[in-house]
Amino acid sequence: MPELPEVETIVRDLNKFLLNKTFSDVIVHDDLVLGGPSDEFVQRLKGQTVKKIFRRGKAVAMPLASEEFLVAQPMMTGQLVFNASEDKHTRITFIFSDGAKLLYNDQRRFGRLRVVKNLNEIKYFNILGPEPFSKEFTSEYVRKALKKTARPIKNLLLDHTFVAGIGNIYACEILFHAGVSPKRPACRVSPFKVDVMHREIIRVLREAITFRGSSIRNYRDGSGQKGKFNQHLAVYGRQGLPCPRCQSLIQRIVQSARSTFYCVRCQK
DNA sequence: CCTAATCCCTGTAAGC
DNA sequence: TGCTTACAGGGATTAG
Repeated sequence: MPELPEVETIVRDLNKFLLNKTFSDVIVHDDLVLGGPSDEFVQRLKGQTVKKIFRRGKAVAMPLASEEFLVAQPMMTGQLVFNASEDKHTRITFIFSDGAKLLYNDQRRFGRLRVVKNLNEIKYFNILGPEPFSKEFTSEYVRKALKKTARPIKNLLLDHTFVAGIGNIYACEILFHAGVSPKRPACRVSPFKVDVMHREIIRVLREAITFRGSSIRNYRDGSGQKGKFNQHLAVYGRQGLPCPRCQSLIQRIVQSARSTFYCVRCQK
């Protein structure tokens, strides 16, 4: 469930906790989240120092002194928590030379951790579209991308080759604040609404980051705390409740096997 | 090529 | 009460 704002929050937390710490041991409780041999994973980390932590899309990358990268994709239920107690969902325990610990918890085990020489060894990094906060992500880029397809605009927002980091929660929220129906074919979004959407993508994600993300179910930040953006969600998870703008009831529909929440009256 | 559907997983909640 | 079923939805893969 972590989307861009949640992963960004985790990354900012870890930059406070992990910088220049050295892995002294790595305990693999469940090698499914590695997708490869655990011996090699552990050996490539032991003795390595964390130089930095950054985010790309919904992935966390940690450059190491060896010039390799530890990459984590938390996917649905992955958590990277610092100095917490292990539980039955702890899949990896990272122990640092100063005694600090980092846990990778993942209830559903969809997440993946890898050590790579280059980020382009991971397919996700190669196909990912621009970051919403980057200078490449312009209104013109959005206009050209939308013009190319008749797919529902909601599906395009979820397409990480179009823009990195947006998931189901923020796709719904962005469309509400832009006043655009999730069902509208992308090529039929007016030039005016393209500008509004471009602006709202950036604004909604930034606002969610200031509230440290949304905790619908499993999301926790780097300290194991919940996000506080939930109470600011206008439509996500609110079917049958009144629209904050017009009071008519929020609808839930299914698009590409995912729930979409929207206000039929405010979103055209 | 493009897009939608399916799969991978587990825990919670709703329904009978 | 206890069992079954639906649902959560990121991203790779498969199907159409």
